[in-house]
Amino acid sequence: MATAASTRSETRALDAWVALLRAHSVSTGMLSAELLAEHGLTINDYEALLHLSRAAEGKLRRVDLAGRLLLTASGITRLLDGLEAAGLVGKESCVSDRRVTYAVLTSAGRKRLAKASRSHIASVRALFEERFTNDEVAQLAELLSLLPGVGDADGEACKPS
Amino acid sequence: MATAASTRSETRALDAWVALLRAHSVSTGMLSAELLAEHGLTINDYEALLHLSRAAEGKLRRVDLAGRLLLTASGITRLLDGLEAAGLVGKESCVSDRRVTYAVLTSAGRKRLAKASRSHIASVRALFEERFTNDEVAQLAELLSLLPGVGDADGEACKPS
DNA sequence: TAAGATTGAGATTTCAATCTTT
DNA sequence: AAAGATTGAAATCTCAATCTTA
Repeated sequence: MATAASTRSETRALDAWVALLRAHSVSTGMLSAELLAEHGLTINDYEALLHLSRAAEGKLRRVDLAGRLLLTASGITRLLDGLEAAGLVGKESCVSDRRVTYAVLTSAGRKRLAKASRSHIASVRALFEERFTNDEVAQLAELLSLLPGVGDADGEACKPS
Repeated sequence: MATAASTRSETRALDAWVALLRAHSVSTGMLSAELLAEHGLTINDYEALLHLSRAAEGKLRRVDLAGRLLLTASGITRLLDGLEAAGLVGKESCVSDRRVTYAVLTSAGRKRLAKASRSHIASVRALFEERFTNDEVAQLAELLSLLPGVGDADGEACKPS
């Protein structure tokens, strides 16, 4: 039979795991419902626009965007299909390597992101600040970031012709 | 313009949110790939079997199981369809209220859960214990549990005829 | 009317296969 | 070969509609 100590430490890890699953499910449920109802964007739509808006010239290689959103190559194609159809993102090809395609934020995309950000950022802050002190939020972020993340190694930028 | 203080506290909440999204995505990716490859179960399959195994007589009303797994009524129907086809779960109806159906763990289901648990629990522990001290795991679990959870109010048990 | 369960249709995402370019 | 991008097929889940029972 397991000792009391090993049983306790086993349940601790399991408790953390279950808490992570539940917290993610309920939080994304709330935030994505709002984002979708008020701005017609999924969380991944929003995150894609956000990453593009922070990149130089508002553009990113599709494969690098996939890495940042934790999507596969085909996942990013399908996500961008929707954003392109909505006129929020455009396509651009690379002269120095014709395999790569860029996703480029359009001005409509930048406007939509700005508008959605006002309410979305407020909701994220509310979600955390209603329940945690500033120190606790920082602590939670730091602990979570120790879990397996993903390296953000972007490929080389496209050389001008 | 925002003050430095409000900007800092804004990014803290956002950092925590992004860390939660990434940690969940990568952790579930790893653990579900293993569970699926070695035991043919998704995370929700596993959690369903686990909840049933802990319930009295190994059975639970379908609607209560849905609540625990954070699935909709139709989601639980589809999940159980698969587990029933695999012979891991059976159906049982309630004599005192013929609207309700129970999901019942079969002995094959109990065996499969036991087998999967050996490696799955070890993986969950490894995931957390390789990166955190015992205190940190406990702290993470406690912080996460402050985020919006969900009440576990099960309905009444079925009266015998 | 409302609760529990199911079904059809649609959204999002992955995997495997394929095409082009390096 | 290997990398980037796309497509067809399949898995998982939600919403809206429906059926039965309370």
